[in-house]
Amino acid sequence: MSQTVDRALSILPLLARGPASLEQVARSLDVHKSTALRLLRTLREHGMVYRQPDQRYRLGARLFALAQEAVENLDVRAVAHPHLVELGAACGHTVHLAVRQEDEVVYIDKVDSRYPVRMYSRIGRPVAITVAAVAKVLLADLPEPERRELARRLDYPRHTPRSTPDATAFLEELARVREQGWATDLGGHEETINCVAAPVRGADGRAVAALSISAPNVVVGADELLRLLPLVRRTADAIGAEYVGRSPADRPHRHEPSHPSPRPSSDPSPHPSPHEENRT
Amino acid sequence: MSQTVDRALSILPLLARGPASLEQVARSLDVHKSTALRLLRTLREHGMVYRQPDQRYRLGARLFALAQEAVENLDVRAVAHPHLVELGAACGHTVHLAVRQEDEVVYIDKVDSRYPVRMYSRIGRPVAITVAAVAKVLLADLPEPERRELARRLDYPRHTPRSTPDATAFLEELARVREQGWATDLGGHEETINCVAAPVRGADGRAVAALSISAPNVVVGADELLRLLPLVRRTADAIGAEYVGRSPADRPHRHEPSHPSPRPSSDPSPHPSPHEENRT
DNA sequence: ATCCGGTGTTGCGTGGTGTGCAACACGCAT
DNA sequence: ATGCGTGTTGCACACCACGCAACACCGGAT
Repeated sequence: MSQTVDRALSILPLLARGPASLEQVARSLDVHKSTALRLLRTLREHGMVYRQPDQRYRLGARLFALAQEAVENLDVRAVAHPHLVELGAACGHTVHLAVRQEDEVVYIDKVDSRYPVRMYSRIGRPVAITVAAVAKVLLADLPEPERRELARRLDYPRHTPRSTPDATAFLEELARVREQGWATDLGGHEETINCVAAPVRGADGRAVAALSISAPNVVVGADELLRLLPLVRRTADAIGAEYVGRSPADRPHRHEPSHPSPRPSSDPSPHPSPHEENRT
Repeated sequence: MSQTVDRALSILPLLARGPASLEQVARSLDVHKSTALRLLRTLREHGMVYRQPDQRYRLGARLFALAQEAVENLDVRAVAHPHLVELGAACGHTVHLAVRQEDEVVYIDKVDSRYPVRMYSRIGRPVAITVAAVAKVLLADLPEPERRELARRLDYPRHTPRSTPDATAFLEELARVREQGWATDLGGHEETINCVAAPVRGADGRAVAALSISAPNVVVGADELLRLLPLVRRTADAIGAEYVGRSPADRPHRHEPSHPSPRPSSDPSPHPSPHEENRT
């Protein structure tokens, strides 16, 4: 909608693949060098890109900082984290927490299995939306038309032979998931990895996040993993309960805890009624 | 430099602190609602922001993905990571890897101590540049004028009584660090935390990254931490060696190691570093 | 030393484009 | 109903981002 901003933002994915020189950028955007220069300069002023000693451009530090800060401020994540740790300690496998944003599902927290793994893993990365257990859980309780519409838009890459092949199969799977209240991914993304996921439900009963545990086939078989399902669901429910209980700081004008007034009759608090969520 | 982009980018830090409505954004930028709307729309098209069900805006998934990808593409990080893990396993403390970008120093990798710690920690966050050991190491071998210039620009917050108080003290400290080839932070950031850091040197002998270990005072005293210094330096050197070893196609015009040309006299390479140090 | 191709940088006039305005649409509370 | 506070749309103006051309700089080749 805004040409200038549009161009500027197009630079970022470009640089994500690796450093690029001014002219490479200009050619990629199909604009004049001077234009690219100006865009890069403003990006640089905001710390979004960084100029290497060899004059080529890279993504900048501020970008990390932003992502960092945002992830930390995701309120679900805050209340969920202790539960993830607990769950991880209990079962020993990798635990993930994911949310949906537009047409993507991203991991926003993770606890590694006890085996040594590189960190970062894929926090912030979009997950394989058509196969991941967390994605199924989150998409399953979209309103019907949206679900259908979304399923149509998606691609269905065949990560493995067991990947969801097409929209029809996906919608069927989502219906099943919606029905049963949990989801699995049995080798649909990585041949040897199984996952089981359950929804974290917000105040209105909708899934605000999804919780999953993943384990390689060789460690625990699919059936054995399913035996952990109750634990996963219980944890997810606990998170949900805590989340709706005290929705955090997001509500600017709310009665102070130190408020001495007894507030005799019209006490609004006991039932945090549905759809109370985000008020401003 | 570019007003539109400038405004658009200013929105991001705003949203990093938490969700905001259209009008809040407009007021913060001091622009008309419609303008803010257009900016937000283009940001949204690029996945940089995300519109919550309640119509407020948040930072979007693409931003996380970008930050993620960027961090993973930092070539130093790739070769360094195994070494970090090893070092972490050897000493049991928290290990950090940091690089400098413009006027900031950011952690790009981390291995937690064996105590349970929240992940993410501060990867991607700018460090306290005037006190952190890694920052000292990285800034210490900037060329003299730049160092002085940078020191002048910085703020000197008093995190603790032991924080670097001002530019003069900082420059002295940097000189000392440059001399000895390593740095410490003894309670300069958090009263109870000590760090020791060493530079990872690239092909030209300049520090391309900094490696550090941190531990709370109560676990190991400062003197005891210093006893680990040789290990840190050795690890940092090992990373540097491996890094320059296989230059990752990232260096377009620099002497190949397999260069057949004898280049008889004016060979620039033999002295990589101005300060030779006893390597172990 | 001189040229040359390639790259980054600067200043400038023009027109596209981003801007603020005003009017509208919607939800919510009074 | 009425008002208020939002988010949204269309439009005319002027500003600002655009491409151009000329310059500055570097390395390599002649």
